[in-house]
Amino acid sequence: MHTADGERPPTTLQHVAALARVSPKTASRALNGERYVAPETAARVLEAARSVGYRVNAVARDLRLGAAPPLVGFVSADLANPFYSRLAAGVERELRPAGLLLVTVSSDEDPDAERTAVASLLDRGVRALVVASTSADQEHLEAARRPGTPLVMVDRAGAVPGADTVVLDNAAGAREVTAHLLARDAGGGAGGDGRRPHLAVVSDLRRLETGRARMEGVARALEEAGLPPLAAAQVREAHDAASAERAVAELLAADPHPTGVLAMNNLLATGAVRALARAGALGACAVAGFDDVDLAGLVGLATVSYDAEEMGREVGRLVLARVRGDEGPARHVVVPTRLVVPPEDDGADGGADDRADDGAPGHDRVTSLTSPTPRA
Amino acid sequence: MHTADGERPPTTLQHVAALARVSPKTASRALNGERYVAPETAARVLEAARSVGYRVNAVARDLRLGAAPPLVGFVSADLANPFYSRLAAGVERELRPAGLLLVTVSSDEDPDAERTAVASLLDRGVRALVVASTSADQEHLEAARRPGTPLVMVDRAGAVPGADTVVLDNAAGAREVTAHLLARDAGGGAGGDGRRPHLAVVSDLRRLETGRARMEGVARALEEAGLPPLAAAQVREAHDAASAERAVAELLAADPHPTGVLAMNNLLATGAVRALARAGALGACAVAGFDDVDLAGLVGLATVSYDAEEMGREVGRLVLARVRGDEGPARHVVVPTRLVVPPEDDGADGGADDRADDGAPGHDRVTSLTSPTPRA
DNA sequence: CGGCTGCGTGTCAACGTTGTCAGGTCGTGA
DNA sequence: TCACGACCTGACAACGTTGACACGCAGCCG
Repeated sequence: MHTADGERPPTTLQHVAALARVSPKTASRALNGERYVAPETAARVLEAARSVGYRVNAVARDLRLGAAPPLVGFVSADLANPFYSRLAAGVERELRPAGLLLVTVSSDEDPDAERTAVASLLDRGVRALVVASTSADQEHLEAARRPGTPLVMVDRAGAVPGADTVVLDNAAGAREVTAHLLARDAGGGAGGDGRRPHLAVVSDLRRLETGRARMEGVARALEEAGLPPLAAAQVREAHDAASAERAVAELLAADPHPTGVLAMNNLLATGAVRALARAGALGACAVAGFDDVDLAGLVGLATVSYDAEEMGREVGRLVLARVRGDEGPARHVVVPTRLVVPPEDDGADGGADDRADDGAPGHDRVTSLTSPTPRA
Repeated sequence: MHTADGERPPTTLQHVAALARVSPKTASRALNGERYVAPETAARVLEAARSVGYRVNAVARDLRLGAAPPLVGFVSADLANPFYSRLAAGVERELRPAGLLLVTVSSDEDPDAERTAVASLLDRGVRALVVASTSADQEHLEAARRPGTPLVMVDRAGAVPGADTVVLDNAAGAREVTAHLLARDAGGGAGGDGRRPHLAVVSDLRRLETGRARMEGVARALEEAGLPPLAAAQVREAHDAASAERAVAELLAADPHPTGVLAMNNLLATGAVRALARAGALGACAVAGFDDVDLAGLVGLATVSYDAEEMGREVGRLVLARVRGDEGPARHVVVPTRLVVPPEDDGADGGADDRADDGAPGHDRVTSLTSPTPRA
């Protein structure tokens, strides 16, 4: 026999008021610290509230006041991906001081789930919506622009008319890292012996927009180096470390041995490094990747790095401005990337430090953001 | 001149009803697909709703129905920390199919922020609360147990009476990895030359409960190996990769050279490896850490690994059960750890695979959970 | 033909809260 | 004494929605 604890109905202002022998309105006044409540009455109300463990129903209050709940929706493909979670952490850090709560939903790369999530968040009256879209449909346009809910597209800009966007400078990063790999081969670097540079690329399956931009950056670097564009045999697609490892193993066996391997994201880079290590080619073949990877510097992995958390903060600031009534034209922020070259491998780049493998969230990374903000 | 877009008041059921020339109730019926609505009327209502972009106010509906909003709060120290974000991702994955939304708040290790966050979530009527506590106070007890809101403490159990807990088996993991380091030294491993094993430990500053459990595991392993307990000079505290690197550099310079370095979390492990690499002792001195680290296997880092996302799913399942009315006694789940030894370094352990450095979220990791669930 | 059932619709109230307004009781200055 | 202000309190309505209930109209059966 347990203590009949079952369904305790939440205590309301009514209960507190009855207990304190005042009207609900007076109880409300006392609890909100308004003026014109007799000290003794206030004390009685507060004591009554304490004794029954009263908590205001913020939802009902918001409804009465016509205020939207202090929620901001964040929809990403997968929160377990460090990129998205750092992004979310950055957003949340900016929002929290303003009393806004971040509601995170993962779509698991499923456009339908994304649509459902967006609809659900919108129905709950979120103040703003941040979407790292899996499928840049028009659904978000029709759904989100309608009620005047600010929409910020992050990582993938999509094509929603009124939406703000915050994206990485993928093309520039890819171009830079590609140029680095090429220069390293051509020059007298650790593995470069004057052979004609020959790249192998492992690209991502999904995130089409970012992937495309990165491949364009690669193409541009090749063109600028006077080299022919990538042949189909030089590129493999993969979606995780294991498949990347297999892909790179195959690429390494190709006839003109690759002199450099470029992996287009952190998972793929890990797989690529493993494949190289297994083939005993870690020193002989240059390797570079996107995103931060733990211990990258120690295994000679160059990375196109960036501050995902700062990117999230930028998103958060944008959201705050919109929530506070900024009705200006859509803003489009491009976050720069930074090439981080391992210490013993600075053939082309000079001032890169060795902090690419810092496992910390990266609070202190200095990343100047290109923010075309008209005023303030 | 822009299109007078300013403060659009949200369209309500009233507007739709007026437009369709029916009562709000009939509009409600049509939109909810109830029976007993004339097809022609329903069509008129739907068309009206579409034309003004009507979205139901889910908050008002919940209030009317007396239902708590489908929100679950998740309070952690820092979502940018991969551990917490994977945890959150796991929780969210279990919750989403049930239509529950996860509200994530970071406390930034600040007990006050944590208290504020918990209060705020409670006021919003979250269905359940998941807390990776920074300060295991009694606040949560008084605040959260009161309204019958289920509370799940994760990572740090704390001391809240009715709360469910999900924690790692820190002591066992630490004991296992310590035994591994000791055996490696004593045996004929790569770096072991029969010297008396001498450990250096970098421990975490905060997360007292987990840290203490881990240190206890270390102590037990030493005792079982017939070795003296750790001396003060063998232990340093650090809180990030950089400070860990400095700490390990100092430890390495000590008189009886350490034969093994043990770092108590992922950040510290990264710093430790860097320090060893810088000292050229990567091969000579065994190194081990907690948590998953990218590319750990390639640099000879053994890790006490576990599946944070699966841990989160366990939390999610617990939350679901509670939300669905499970009033049983508090459950306490202990998640096992797994020692992952790099390929070339399996002196003591046999069947460990080499996937410790898999950057993927770890969907496919098989981790049997010790779940003392009475029924189902 | 009276009663009954199935259908389609509307009125009313309520979820928990707070703004508005209307009292009421003092004390004070004219 | 009266009016006026400051203080304290309560009744009422409303936020947007939907359950409960009632009404009206067919058609059907006895």
